[in-house]
Formats: sequence, structure tokens, C-alpha cells
Amino acid sequence: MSIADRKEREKEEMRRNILSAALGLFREKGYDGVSIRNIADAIEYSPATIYLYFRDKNEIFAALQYEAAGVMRDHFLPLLQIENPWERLIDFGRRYMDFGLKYSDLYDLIFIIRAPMEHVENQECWALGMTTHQFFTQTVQTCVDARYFKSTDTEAIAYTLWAYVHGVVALFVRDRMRMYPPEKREELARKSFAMFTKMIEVL
Amino acid sequence: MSIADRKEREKEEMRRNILSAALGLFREKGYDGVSIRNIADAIEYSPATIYLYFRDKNEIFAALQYEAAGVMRDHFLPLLQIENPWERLIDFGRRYMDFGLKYSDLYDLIFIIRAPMEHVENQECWALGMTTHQFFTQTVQTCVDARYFKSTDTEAIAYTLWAYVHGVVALFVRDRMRMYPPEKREELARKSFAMFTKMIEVL
Amino acid sequence: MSIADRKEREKEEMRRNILSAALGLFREKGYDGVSIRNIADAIEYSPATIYLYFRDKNEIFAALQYEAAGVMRDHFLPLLQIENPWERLIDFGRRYMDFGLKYSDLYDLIFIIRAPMEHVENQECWALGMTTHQFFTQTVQTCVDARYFKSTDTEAIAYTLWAYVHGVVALFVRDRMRMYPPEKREELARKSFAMFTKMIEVL
Amino acid sequence: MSIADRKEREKEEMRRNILSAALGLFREKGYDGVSIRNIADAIEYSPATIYLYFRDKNEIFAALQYEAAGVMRDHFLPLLQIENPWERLIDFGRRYMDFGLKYSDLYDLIFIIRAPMEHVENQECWALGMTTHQFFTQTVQTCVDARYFKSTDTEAIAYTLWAYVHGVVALFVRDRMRMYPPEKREELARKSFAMFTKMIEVL
DNA sequence: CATGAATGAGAGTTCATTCAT
DNA sequence: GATGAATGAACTCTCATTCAT
Repeated sequence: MSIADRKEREKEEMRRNILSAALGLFREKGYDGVSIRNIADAIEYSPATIYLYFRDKNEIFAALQYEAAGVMRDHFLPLLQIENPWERLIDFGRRYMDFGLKYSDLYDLIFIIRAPMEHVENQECWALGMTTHQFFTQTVQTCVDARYFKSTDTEAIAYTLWAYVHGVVALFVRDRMRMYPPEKREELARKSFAMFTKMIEVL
Repeated sequence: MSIADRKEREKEEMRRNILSAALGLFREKGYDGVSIRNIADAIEYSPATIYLYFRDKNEIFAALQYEAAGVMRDHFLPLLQIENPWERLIDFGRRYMDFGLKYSDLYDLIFIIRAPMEHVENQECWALGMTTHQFFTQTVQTCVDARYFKSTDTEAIAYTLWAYVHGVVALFVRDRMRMYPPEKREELARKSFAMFTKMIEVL
Repeated sequence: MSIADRKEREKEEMRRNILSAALGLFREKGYDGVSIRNIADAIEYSPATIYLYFRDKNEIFAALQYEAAGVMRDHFLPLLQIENPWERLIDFGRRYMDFGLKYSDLYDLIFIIRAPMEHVENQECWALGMTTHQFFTQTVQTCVDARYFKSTDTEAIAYTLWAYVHGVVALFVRDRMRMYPPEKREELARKSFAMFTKMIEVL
Repeated sequence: MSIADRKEREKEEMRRNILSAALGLFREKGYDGVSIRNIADAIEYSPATIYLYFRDKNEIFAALQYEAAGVMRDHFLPLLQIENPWERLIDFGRRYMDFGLKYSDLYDLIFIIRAPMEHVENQECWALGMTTHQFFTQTVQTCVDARYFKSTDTEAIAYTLWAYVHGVVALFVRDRMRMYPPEKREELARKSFAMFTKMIEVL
């Protein structure tokens, strides 16, 4: 079995290799700006080789989205350590923003890009995203149960919180904060977040 | 004069024809996904004809953005009638959301889509957008001056409000509310908005 | 008749207008660099108007060649005043070079460009060129008859002289003197010409 | 090794294939008159294939020029055997004319055609051409040093000789000897050259 | 497993030319 | 007499993709 194992492992390595190169390029030049040839050049293989690991460009894209969803989920793992629901919720928001500001391209992939959703992998990706979403919803639910909010409409609360943080990140990622000097943008986002956490205490 | 008039009208019609076809395509497939040929096919003219009305692809895009910015500004005009600053601010948010949900394609063009910003017309568009932005900021400022908020950080307040409504619209426009049944999405957005207006009273 | 006359005159004026614009552009950007639209823009008429005066782009080109041949012939007219055949011959050479260095574009048109020679006008142009050529040959013949040369092979002499001055101009016109600093090129040509006139005395 | 060798050979063959097709077309229609598609059609490959062998149109042209310059240099190699400077100089001229009359297309490429000179390869070509030019200049210089000329202005002498032979070839290559019957053209050129060699003895 | 070679399709853009008005 | 509007054909060049080796 060990030979097949190694082969499998090598195959997986190559896939990751391709994806990571694709992601890097994607980060630099946007989705449409990346070509199979670019990726091939980056990993120093021939374009044809890519097709041994991915059926077409769309499949690479789908895999990237899945990957992004995985990275995001991992980014939230430390939250499991936080027992106090309110603290966990606040940290959820902070980590969401951190992720969005730091991995803008991944965030874009997950929450902004208008993507073809035909592939199976897209659905896996969606499933993965939903577990994260449910984790968030449950955290809100726990807060509601513990009477941290006056309102008991968990759905509305969760959605409101999400909308806000998404707004912050989306404006940043898609470069719509040009009226603020570059070095002040993140600071403003952070200040606003602090303000927002105050606000929701009265929900 | 009527001949020249007619010609003028026809020319204008053709421009709108092109723009409206382009708008649909841009929204559907993004800036890079749309080709001059696509647009030409859509209006059943030859590609060369497009160039009689627009210098290049970018100019079409810029014209659309400019137009969108104009529509949005007009959408906010009734606000001028509202004297009470708080009411005006709340209505601002409501109208922002209305605009985004109703003219998703225009909203996308202004606040989400990725595209080059080199053209002069882009800058005019930006200028137009900024007047709207300033109108918003002033409204917030007036509220601050009138002590509607405890906080006096106008910039942070304005940004927070904007981020929230943008988040709501952006999730909607880019179809990230698939976990909610279609017919409930707008309702949820509205409910959340009501919740949000309550929240900001304590800012 | 006077109406028809005026019309004719106006038509001719327009033709010259077009040709002179075409020539200017041609000078700047080379034959292939000039488009009908360019010419139309230059004379502030519509491209379609050009077609009222010339059947196609080729015809403009042919007319230009004819014109160039005319300008060249005129350039040689003063030679008729010179009675002494040797002096006339030397002056012929000097004027040939003057013409080539000063009206490089016209020279190119006549002696270098690889042109389609289908048009009737091309043949007229050729005829015009030939009269100039014959004038030159006759001048050489006169010199031969007057024993200015030892050789009596008029044809060979004429051809040799022509080849030399053409060489000088052609290297200049087609920018093959880049090994000499720009400001010295013409000077070198002139010095060489002086040298050449000495040489041919022994022919 | 033989596989790699064969591949290498095939690649080289293809390049030559392209270049030879391109050469014919360039000569026939000039630089601007030739399109990548033309070349592709001529060799019965797709246009995209051309780009596997040459970066762009200019590179094809540059390669041709470089090649032509090489062929020309090789054409002059036998001159190295000739010790007597005067004989060498005369033979230089003869070989120059031979080259121009025999390889008109290459000559055109080097000394007549108008084309952009941006590429590095153009500069290599220029460098190669200059070594040939220097070899010529040195030959003249040696003659000057050995008092074969009365004049000591090496530069002017060299330029004069060059201008003459270029004139001969250029008139021929660009078909400006139409007033002479085709079969007599080369003969006339040769006769003139003989005459010219006599002339320069008195320089 | 990897690839060199090839290509059809398509990108944005410009052109000479026509024709109804 | 002049033109605005239109277009088919062409341009250079890039792309995703295939396939024999």
C-alpha cells in the first residue's frame, strides 16, 4: 500500500502547490487576471501539467474557494476555548474582521466574488461555510438564551451583526475607502468596531 | 431644427441602448467577463459601431458608473425636505437600502465591482459620489451637533452606519443570503434595519 | 460656362487640399501610418467626402506620386537657364540632392517606395518622371558631345551619376546614416558630393 | 540525446520556416503590409503558433535583419584573403553589388526597408552590421595610408564609395530601372561599376 | 508523469469603404 | 456636395485546452 500512499501524497502536494500559486497570483491580479499559463510559470511546470490535477480553470477556482472556507474556519477555531458566550461573540466579530483585512483575497473569494456555482466542490465549500455560519448562529443563540440581548430574535440579531462586519470588510476589500488616507483605513475600521460592540449591548 | 433634434435624439437613444446592454452584461459577468463583442451582439450591431459612441470599453464602464452615481444621488434628493436631522439620517439609511435592493446592478457598479479607474469620467463619477458622501457626512455631523449621539466622533459614526447598510446590501447583491429562503431575504434586511436604528440611538 | 468653371476650380481646390493634408501626414507617419480618417480629420471633412474626390486610398497615393514628380520637375526648371553643359550637369546633381534632402518624403515616394503601379495616374506620373530623366540624359549627352568626358558611353555615365546621388539621398531618407551624428550627416553628404564632382572630371 | 536533438532541430526548422515565409512577404509588401496572419497562412499554421517561436512581429523582423546581416558579413569573408588594400577595396565593392543584386530581399531588409528598431535583437543586428561597416572603413583607411588616394579624408571617401554602390543596388532592388530593358539592367550596373573603379583612382 | 506543440476562439481595436439622407 | 452611421474585415495578441510523445 505504501507506494500508492506515496503517490497519493505526492498528488496532493502538487495540488496544493498549484492552488497556492494560483492563490498568490489571484491575490495580485484578480481572478480574471490569472491565466493557466501564469500559474504554470509560477510553479515551473508546463500548462498541460495543471490539467493532470484539475479538470479546468473553474475547478481550480472551486478548490480555492473551498480552501478559503477552510482557512476561515480554522481562523475561528480558538473561539472554542472561550466559554463566556458574550466574549466569544465579540471575539467572533474581531476575528471575522481580522480575517477579512488580512486575507482580503480569500474573503473576496468567499463573500464577494460572483462565482459560477456549478461544481461539486462549490457545494462542499458551501457546506463548509455553513458549518461556520451555524457556529456563529449558535453563539448568538447562546447569548440570546443567556439574556445578553433584550431582543430574542436570534436570526435578526445574527444577521445584523454579520451585515455590519461584512460591510466593514467589503468596503475595505473592494477599495471603497479611498476618501480616507490609506494608513487610516484599518484604524477607522477598528475604532468603528469598538463603537459597534458598545452599540449591540443594548440590543 | 427638427432634423438635428431627431438625430440628436437617435444618438442619445443608441448610447442608452449600448449602456443598458452593457449594464446587464457587466452585472452578470463582471467587468473582465464582458467584451465589446458581447455588447455588440446584445444590441445586434457590429462591434465597430460601439466605437462610434464610446472611445473604449473603459469609457462605457465609466459612463455607466457615472449614470449610476447620478441615479443614486437623485434617489436621495427627497431627503432635502426633511428638516429634523435624526429623521433625515434614518431616512438616509432606508433610502440607501432601498436603492441597493432595487437597483442592485447600479449599486454593484458603484460599490462593489472591481474595475480600472483611469478615465476622466471615472473621476467625475467619483466627484459625484463624493458629494453624496458629503451630504451623508454632514447629516451625521448635524446629528452630532444636536447631541443625538453621545459620541462626538462624526467620522467613526458615519463610517459605522455606512458599513452596516453596505453590508446589508452587499450580501444581498452578491447573493450571499442563500441560507435564507428567497422570499424572506428582504424582510430580514428590513427587520434588521429597524433593529439597527434602535441600536444607534445609544451611540 | 463660368458656373461649371467655378465648380471645376473648387473641385480642383478640394483635391489639392486633400493631397496636401495627405502629404503632410504621410511625411509624419509613413504611408501605412496614414488612414483616410486621419486625412479627413486634418482637412476637417468627413471621411466619406474624400471618396467624392478619389476613388480609393490607392488613387490618393497615385496622385501624390504624380504631384511629387511635378514638384521635382519644377525643382529642376532653373537648370534651363544654364547654358554651359558641364555647369548644368553639376547643378543638376546639386539640385537632385537638395530636393532629396529637403523633400525626403516626396523623394521616397518617387524613388524608393514599393508602390502598386496599377493606376492610370501612376503611368502619367511615370511619363512625367521620364521627361525629367530625359532632360538629365540629354544634359549628359551634351557634355559627352562637348568632350567633357573621355568616355562616350552616355548611358553608363548618366547611370553612374544617378546611382551616386540616389545612393546619397536614399541612405539619408531611409535613415541608414545612424553611425554619423545627426548634425554631421548633411555636411558629409555635401562634402562627398564635392569630392564626387572632382572625380567625374576624369571620366 | 538524439530525441532532444531532433526536437531542437525541428524547432529550428520551424523558425526557419517562419522566417523564410516572413522574408518573402516583407519584401513583397513591406513591414506594415505584412500581418502575423499572412505569415501563418503562408506556412499553413495557426497565427497563435507563430507566437511560440517569436514574441511578436517585431522580433520576427529583427531576426530576419540579423540573419541578413550575417549572410552579408559571410559574403565579405573572402576579402580577408586579399592582402593588397586596393584590390581588396575594389573587390569589396564588387561583392557588395553582387550581394545586393543576388539577395535583393536581404539587402532591402538591411538598407532600405522602414521598420521599428526597438528590439534588442535589432541592436545586435546593428552591431553586426557595424563590424562589417568598420571592416570597410578600415580597408579604405589602409588605402589612404598607402597613398592610393590623393585625398586623406577617409570618412568622406568611404561614404562616397558606399553611396555609389548603395545607389546602384537600391535603384535595382526597388525597381527604378524600368526605363532600361530588364536583361540589360545588371549589365549596365556592371559597366557602371567598372567606370566607377576607374574614377576613384584619382580621388 | 510531464510536456512541447499546436490551435480555435476570442479579446480590444482600427480600417477602408458604402450608402441613405 | 457633404456626411453620419454603419459594417465586414482585418489587425496584434492571449487564452484555455488538447494530444501525441
